[in-house]
Amino acid sequence: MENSTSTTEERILEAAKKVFHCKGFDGARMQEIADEAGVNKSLVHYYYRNKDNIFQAVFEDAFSKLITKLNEIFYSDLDFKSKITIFVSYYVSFLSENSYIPLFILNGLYEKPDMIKAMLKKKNFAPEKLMEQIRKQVKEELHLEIDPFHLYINILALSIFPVIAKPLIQTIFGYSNDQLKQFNEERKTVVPDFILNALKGYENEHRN
Amino acid sequence: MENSTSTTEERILEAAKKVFHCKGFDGARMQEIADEAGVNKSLVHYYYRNKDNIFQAVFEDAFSKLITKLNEIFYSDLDFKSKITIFVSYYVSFLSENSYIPLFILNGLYEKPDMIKAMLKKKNFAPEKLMEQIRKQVKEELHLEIDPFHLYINILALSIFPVIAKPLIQTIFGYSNDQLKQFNEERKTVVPDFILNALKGYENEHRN
DNA sequence: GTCTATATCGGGATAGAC
DNA sequence: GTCTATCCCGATATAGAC
Repeated sequence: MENSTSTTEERILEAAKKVFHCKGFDGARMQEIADEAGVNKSLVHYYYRNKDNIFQAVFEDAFSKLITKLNEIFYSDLDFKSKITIFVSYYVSFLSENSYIPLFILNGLYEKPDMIKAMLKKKNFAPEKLMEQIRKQVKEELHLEIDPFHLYINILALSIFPVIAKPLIQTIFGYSNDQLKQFNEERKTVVPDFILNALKGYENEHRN
Repeated sequence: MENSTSTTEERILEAAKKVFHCKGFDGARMQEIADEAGVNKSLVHYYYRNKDNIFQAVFEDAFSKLITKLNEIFYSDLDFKSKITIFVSYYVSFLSENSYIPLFILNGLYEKPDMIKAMLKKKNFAPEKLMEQIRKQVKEELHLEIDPFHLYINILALSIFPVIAKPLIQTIFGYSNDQLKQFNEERKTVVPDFILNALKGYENEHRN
């Protein structure tokens, strides 16, 4: 089964990602992970001992992929408008290609809250700094006193929700795969415009 | 077990809602549904024959609860701004009280796409009318040519996402239940303001 | 309609040979 | 490290008594 350069452990992890992302913890089968990796079921246990462990590895991978890029963009020294534009564009692209990840993460938080909390602590993820950073930058550049929490959640909502709701959108609007792709492309400009227009609105409000 | 006025079948359905909403299809156990309803496991099979059937009943209930109110508000003869305000306020309240429903529905669309599609067809849910209606109303009242699909998705995203992401918000921001409640209360004004400000922004754009 | 008992199967996990 | 065989529990579903 040495059909690629990757090690067996890596191939199992890749297989586990595929299966867990689509099926979630409860829906996933160790057998399916083994099949997907082209190995025996026992080997999965050999490398990861049990289902919880391999799930955790998959979750950690997905979560840090999202967070790393998010921090990278928001802590960069770009101006705020560029941050929004780049963030949305990057996230829509990344999530479209990995459309199972966001729902997988949200489900994980419900299914395995303790496991996840422990992981977050370990990763030392601190949003307070990020909030303060957003608040300050919006004040300095746009001369607005806004609540960074709500703005942050709004940005995430507009970028992430349409990807999560992919099957809903396809079913309800009757979109083909191509039409959905186009829809996502459009969002790369629609969403930043929407957010920046909203902020401009507050600006005008303040001037009245 | 005649401890309430409801019939056994109703009690089972209520129990099934609780369990399916929290655990999803794969995570739910027929035994747990029976326990929650205070009846024997076999009775659940007696009334619903199998797990798929009872899941479908639960899904249909959740979905039509959401859609009915949505249609009611958007097809009413309120002006558009009021629609937004009322919609967001109602949805944030409803979803906060039933915070498992949106994720449950989204998961259902991935887990049981065929079952769900058949149901949607049966319910005869037609969004084209709604889109045309939004487009027309925004044009007449706000004098804006906008894409109703994107606006519609934006409204849903801003209303629904924070509820889905509840455990994420609580874990990351370290919110207590009371703080989260307050956060949701705030969104009832923050979100309509955000949307209406964004539209105002387009308005200004057009005038330049 | 409601219960007990049981059939049947699938899935996580382990033992042990190679 | 990798495989086969197997254990054992838990979960859906059914049969049948009351």
